[in-house]
Amino acid sequence: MSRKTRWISLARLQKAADCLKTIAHPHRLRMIQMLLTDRFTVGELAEACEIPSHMASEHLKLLERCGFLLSRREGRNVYYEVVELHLKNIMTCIESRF
Amino acid sequence: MSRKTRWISLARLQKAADCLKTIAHPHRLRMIQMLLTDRFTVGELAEACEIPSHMASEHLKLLERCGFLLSRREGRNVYYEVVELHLKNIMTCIESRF
DNA sequence: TTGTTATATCGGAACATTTCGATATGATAT
DNA sequence: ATATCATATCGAAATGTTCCGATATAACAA
Repeated sequence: MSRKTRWISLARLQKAADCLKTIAHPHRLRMIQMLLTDRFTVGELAEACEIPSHMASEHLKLLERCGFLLSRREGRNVYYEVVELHLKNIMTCIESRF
Repeated sequence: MSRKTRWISLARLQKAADCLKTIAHPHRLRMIQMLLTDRFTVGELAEACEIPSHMASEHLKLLERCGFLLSRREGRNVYYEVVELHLKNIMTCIESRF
């Protein structure tokens, strides 16, 4: 049995850390959990988190910039949905521990 | 097909977010990756991360307080090892994306 | 056009994290 | 006892994040 572990480069670890930091917020975790079941508008997510919708918008934009979510405008509303499939795995880890 | 998703309580999401934030640091990710293959001393981990050992010690203590690691003194050295099994899954997610 | 609703962005105060030198502790050797 | 090595803790400066009010934009209705 040979030890073949390759350390990830520091640059990649930095990027991974940035993405994890973006997930690591209670309201953003709630939004991710909801979005893993369906798509929702900014207003719906804001109401579920009991925060003003302009703040929900900020959280969602952060998640979108990391490549986790995608936004789609329909009339006056903007729907967000999950595009990063690994989110499901990570959320499963969190749900099983908490 | 019924929708049965139960939202995690805000308190638990807060705790989960705190733990994720603790993981979300490039040097701490490197240490976790190493510790998933073997146990190491503070000095060994510090050298691998190219940081002073008193800073490695701080990072390791943060991970220990979250329940991810355990420390064991042997003579002058302190060995750290992984005790939270979910770390493996999370690290696998990260490795597969980066 | 004006008004209303929904979402997004800006700017700064409040708060939290990271880093680093200095210092402290713990174990061993002389 | 002192000296040395390994690890841990303290305190403060630098840096980063979160929150919130004010303002801006985008879509639609009257």
